[in-house]
Amino acid sequence: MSDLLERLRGRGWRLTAQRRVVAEVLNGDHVHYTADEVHAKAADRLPEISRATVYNTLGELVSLGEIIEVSTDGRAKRYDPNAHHAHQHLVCARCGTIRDVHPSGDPLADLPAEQRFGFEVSAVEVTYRGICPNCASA
Amino acid sequence: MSDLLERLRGRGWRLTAQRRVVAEVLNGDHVHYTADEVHAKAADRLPEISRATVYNTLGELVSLGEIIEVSTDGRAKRYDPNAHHAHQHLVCARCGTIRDVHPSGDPLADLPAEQRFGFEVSAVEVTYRGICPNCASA
DNA sequence: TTCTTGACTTAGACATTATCCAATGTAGGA
DNA sequence: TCCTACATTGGATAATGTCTAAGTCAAGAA
Repeated sequence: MSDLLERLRGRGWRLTAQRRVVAEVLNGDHVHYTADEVHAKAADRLPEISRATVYNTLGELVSLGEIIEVSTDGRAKRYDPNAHHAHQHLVCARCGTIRDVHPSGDPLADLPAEQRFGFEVSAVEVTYRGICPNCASA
Repeated sequence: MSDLLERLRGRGWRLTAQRRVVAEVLNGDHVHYTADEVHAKAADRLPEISRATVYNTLGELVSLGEIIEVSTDGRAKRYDPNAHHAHQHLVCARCGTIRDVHPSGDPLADLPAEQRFGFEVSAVEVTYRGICPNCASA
């Protein structure tokens, strides 16, 4: 994660305690927190951090391509730090749990030119939906 | 669209003026309105219709599988009446325009069993993102 | 036709998520 | 160390969606 902080400093980021804490919270695989969860976890370490700062920092990290914004349920957006490895999401329709998955094939290649209607297509998101083992057995 | 109203009546739906108007607003191809847009258009014909009723009716239509809920931007959900033909979405990252598209291949088949982590996978959504011709030339 | 009843609708309060803004604080270069 | 542009704060505000209590009405029954 200090990698990330170094990269950010290289891009002219001013390194503040708040930004450091937000970046630390997002460290790890299979992390998909909402902005509010990030704020709560950040506040454990830095109690006076404000929600606005968390939103600002998340927005900047998204712009810089360091994290990905995921809205799987039409409720709060979630933030996925695993931005440097192409992957898709598998979401439990009941409890909202998200798993990163790696389908075979390239979905972008599945959209033929005549189905692009003149768009410059640059990205594709695939969201699989189902019931997770936990919820299925409950 | 009277097809739809007949189907709904067959399912025990009480047919009210409000529900009729909402169903009419959603008639057509490539329609992707937000709940608020549906409410505004419905209110053109039936000025006293309330937002709660629009939300209720949209929710029921989704449960019945007559329309699909799409959240492409983390803001308002949009409602797609084209529920009986499998299709995916192509979204302009700048202006938010949505087009229905039909990729080749079956994305569900691209998720191997060992990538399903015990989930019962029942659906997949694919969202292509890019810049539409309009925004590209602006 | 008229009656009855439970499903439907309404207005507005409330909840959740996100953004804006003016005042204040501070990281990092000079 | 000092400056200053950039960052942070908290509170107001916006956008979207949900809930509730009271009134209304569609459609079957008589």
